[in-house]
Amino acid sequence: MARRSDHSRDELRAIIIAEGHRHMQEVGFAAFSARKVAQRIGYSIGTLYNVFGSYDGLISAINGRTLDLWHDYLAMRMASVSEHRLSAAIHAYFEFALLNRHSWAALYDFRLPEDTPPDGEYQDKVRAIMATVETEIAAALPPHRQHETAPLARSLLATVHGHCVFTMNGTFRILGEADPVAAALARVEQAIG
Amino acid sequence: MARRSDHSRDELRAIIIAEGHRHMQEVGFAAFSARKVAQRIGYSIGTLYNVFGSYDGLISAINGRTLDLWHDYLAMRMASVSEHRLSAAIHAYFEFALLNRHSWAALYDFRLPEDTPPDGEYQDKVRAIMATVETEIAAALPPHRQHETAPLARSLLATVHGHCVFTMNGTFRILGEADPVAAALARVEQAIG
DNA sequence: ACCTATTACTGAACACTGTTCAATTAAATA
DNA sequence: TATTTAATTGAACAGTGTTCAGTAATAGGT
Repeated sequence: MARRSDHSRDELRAIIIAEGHRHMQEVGFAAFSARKVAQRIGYSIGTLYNVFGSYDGLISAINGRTLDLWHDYLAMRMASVSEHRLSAAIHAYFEFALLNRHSWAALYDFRLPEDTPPDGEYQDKVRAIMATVETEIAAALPPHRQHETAPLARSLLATVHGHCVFTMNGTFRILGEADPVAAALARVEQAIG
Repeated sequence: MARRSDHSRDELRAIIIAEGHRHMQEVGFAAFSARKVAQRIGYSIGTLYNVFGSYDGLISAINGRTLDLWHDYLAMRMASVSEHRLSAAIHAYFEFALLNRHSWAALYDFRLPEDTPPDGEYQDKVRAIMATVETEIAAALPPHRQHETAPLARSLLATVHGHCVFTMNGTFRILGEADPVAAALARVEQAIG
């Protein structure tokens, strides 16, 4: 039995999220199990409920971790690029999804009850990724079009995301699309002008 | 107990798909239950497995039905429009998702095992929707760009889909996007020129 | 009309799931 | 040291997908 003082509340929270994230990445959302996560860290199932309140709370925390990692990955990739930054950003977007298939998919497989919006922390993480994209769009846009930045960045993120989704879920395989990244880049460059 | 001769094999298949589709639309993928479908049609759970072999087989059939309905909806909507056909097509795409939230979402929430591609019939249904879109893109493209039709139609379908996904899963709400359909239309018109 | 072979159908059994909560154990306080 | 407080447990519950021996109903042959 895990002792009360083995870990502080925050440590325990971090341990569960870390191991839960690993478990998600290994087995995917459909086969994910809170009990298995408890086993992996040597605590009982009840403890997970003490810390996260519910299954949804646990998954939200794990997905939040994925958003953090995604944001970090994008920032890291962009830090080492000077030319063709839009192309690099799109590649990084796809790369993260491919390198983290299951935890990336869990972001979209999981949905809170209809009337429950994600908590503020989660929303901030989504906006952090958006901000990274906005920076690139602003840098690519000529001065007289800077005012378009926010809406255009949202739309282009959705555009790239659509191509990424069709790549990951097999739709593009069915349709015979061989180079989805190039297609996404073409749409983005067309919009930037 | 349902009698052996109540329905032919094909009738039974159709009944299960119809009621399963209704159940999916009512409760969504996460709460979907094969047992409940069996109850709703007055057959036992075992019979569903006789007909569809597995849970995955049942869901695939239900999702196939959704693709058919989606295709029919697009065709129906496009049949009554002469001007602004691209705008109408995008609106129809979003409308179907909004009017059929749960069964539409199930199309993407459900995934076959990694190594199992969808059966040919399912793939044909996806291609049928693609063909509808291709027709519109071809009609909108000037003669000297007709050769781009197939890849461009794929990319624009992904573009519209991305905007639709962000609308349905709340991402656009977090990001403050008020008119996703207009954004998608802007991207499409930009690509058509 | 009866018997038999075939097949549609059932539902209990199994191993799992998320969730709850009384009981237990360890730490903190008096 | 005795008592209060809080963290941790895991059995219990209602549900899931899946299997398959058993049963009931039909079709075919005599």
